[in-house]
Amino acid sequence: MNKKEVKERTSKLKEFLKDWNYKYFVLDKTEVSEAARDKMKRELEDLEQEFPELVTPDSPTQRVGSVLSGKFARVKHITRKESLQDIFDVQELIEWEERNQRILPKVKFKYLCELKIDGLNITLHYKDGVLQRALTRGNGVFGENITHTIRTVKSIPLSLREPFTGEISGEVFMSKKSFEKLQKSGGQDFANPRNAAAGAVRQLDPKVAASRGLDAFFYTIRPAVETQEENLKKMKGLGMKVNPEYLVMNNVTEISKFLKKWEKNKNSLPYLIDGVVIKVLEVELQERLGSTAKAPRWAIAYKFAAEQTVSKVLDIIFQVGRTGAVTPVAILEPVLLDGSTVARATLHNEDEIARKDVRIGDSVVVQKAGDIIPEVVQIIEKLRTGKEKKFQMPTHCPSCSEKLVRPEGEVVSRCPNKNCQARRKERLQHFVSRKGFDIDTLGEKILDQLIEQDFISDAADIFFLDYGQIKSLDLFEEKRTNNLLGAIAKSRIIPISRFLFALGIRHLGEQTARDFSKEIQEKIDDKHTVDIAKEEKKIVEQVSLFGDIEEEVSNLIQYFTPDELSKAISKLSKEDLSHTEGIGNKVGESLYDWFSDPDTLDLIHKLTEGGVKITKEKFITHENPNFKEKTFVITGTMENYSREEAKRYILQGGGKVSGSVSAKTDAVICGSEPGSKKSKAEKLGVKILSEGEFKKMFG
DNA sequence: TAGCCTCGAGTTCA
DNA sequence: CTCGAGGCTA
Repeated sequence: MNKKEVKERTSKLKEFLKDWNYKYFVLDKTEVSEAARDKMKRELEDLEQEFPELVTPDSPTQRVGSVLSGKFARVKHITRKESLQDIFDVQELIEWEERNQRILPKVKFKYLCELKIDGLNITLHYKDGVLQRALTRGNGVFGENITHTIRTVKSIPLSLREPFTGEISGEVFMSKKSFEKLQKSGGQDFANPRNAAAGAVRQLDPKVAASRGLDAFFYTIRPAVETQEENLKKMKGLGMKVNPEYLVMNNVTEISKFLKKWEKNKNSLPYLIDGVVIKVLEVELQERLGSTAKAPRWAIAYKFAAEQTVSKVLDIIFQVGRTGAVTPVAILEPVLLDGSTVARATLHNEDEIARKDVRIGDSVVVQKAGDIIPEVVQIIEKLRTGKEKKFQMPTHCPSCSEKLVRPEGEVVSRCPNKNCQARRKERLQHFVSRKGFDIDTLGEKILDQLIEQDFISDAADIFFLDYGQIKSLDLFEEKRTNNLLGAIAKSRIIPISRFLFALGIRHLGEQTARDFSKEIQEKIDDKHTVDIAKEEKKIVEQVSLFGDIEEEVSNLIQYFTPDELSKAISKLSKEDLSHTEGIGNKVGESLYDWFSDPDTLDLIHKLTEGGVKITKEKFITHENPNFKEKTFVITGTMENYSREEAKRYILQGGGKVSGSVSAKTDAVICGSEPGSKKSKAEKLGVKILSEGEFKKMFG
């Protein structure tokens, strides 16, 4: 950046931060998360440090705490309420500890770690054990008098167990439960419990606050006693609520373990936390360390990796999917987000981009939907420079240049060219994927090479690959070649539903493929037999030069060929096809078209030649009355089963597994760290099963 | 035909 | 996880 750009950027950042502060503190609204704001603030601080001449007195970096809304009486704090310095990683923690050691070299420090509750900082004044008033932090010197609403918080004693006189500070918050209840009851829409709590506390009418189920934890008492631990115990003795998860630490290693533990487990708490506060344990040492102009030296706030952050759109590219769907994807300036580096995010489709008005060069708020998938939440208009480029949806396929079509009423543009390179590759990937032919060790990179070398051009070619061809690939030696050949050989015997799914027929997904398989397999004679034991022996012989061959046990299975399957399907009319459960006009037509296309019939024939053997499936193998004809939804992580395993057990027992919760769902099986599905189930009154309860259902 | 419910398809990173 | 669209039912 040149000087002019830096100047422009700092002024944009200032403007953004001021606007953010106003919305947050005055309007109780957060459009952009606090963590994202922090990132912007840091950037501004860094720029200001580098170019001190750009610091203006009204810069948001020059202000401590927040503005006052003016709705309530301003009251001066007895002691100044400083805000803590934020840190974001262990490195900064180490630096902090080193600084403490530098200032007081002879001291052996001990620390106390507390959870940083995501709520609203308040200070209470007690006189002879009686609550006099409650103040917000305000700007640190003056706070707002909110005694009338704070008195309604049940866990805040109006009179203490001892005649204490002094100040007690802590955090007012709304538990996750109360927040859910509030949302369910409708009314005003709050983005998160923090905002809802802030809104409640700053009501003029105390009844509203009383109805919101607020709670509070306290962590500071003045006058203080000898250590922070004693302070907490003293407050407890007075009848104040103190968060029980605090621990005394001897060194940075211990502290960082504590941080990691809570970063991982924060969701298991019934209230929100956004970090951990680390304090020097002994009050005497706290005083000796003192404060800088901005914050105390003896305490810092470690903030968890943001779930929302700010990044920049470097480019918008277009991907072509298996069905020809063209999807815009934002290429982002890599940012650390919730534990991983994010560099791209889907923009779904044209309409979506238009709605959010995302342009190349824009600063955007990014978050993870469902803990994994990055998503652009919104753009930050305040940071626009005017140089951003509007994106253009391509009119032609980025891979094969065919003209794209977007049927009326639909949102996606598609490349109609069946032979499009990009589509071909996606189709192959789908074919070999786990839910399809499940060919082990055959991933994207190898497929790329096979296509590149012209060894394969369609799925059936995979079954004609020979040792020499595979061995000639990059990085392939004997071992890898044998593994891949073995995986291909094994995959030749495949259950009907996975075979149909692998073909990639439009609208025929996993579930519908199963439904259809149930019907169609009745109409086919599985007259051929193959001895699996012998087949396996052949694979071993083919693959391994030394493989010891086990004693022969014959294991006959029956099968039919792709040709026979396609013949059976071709006999049916569109109407016949549409009669199957779960298959209507659209899917019926799609199936009909697929099986009357000469090109695909060629493929089917090639698969037969390639030795593909289809087996019938028994869909319910272990009938279980607990599962039969019931619909389940699985969420979270279980200790003893993967989601796929659990699903298989339910299907085999005669049940169904669906992806979303509705009133028709019989039960939601809930592992640790469940997603939004659990709350939805609670809302709808659907039964929730723990892993243990699920296990019991097997009998 | 409307309104649910369910399914398919696309997406990211370690 | 989300979105959109297909299927089913009242």
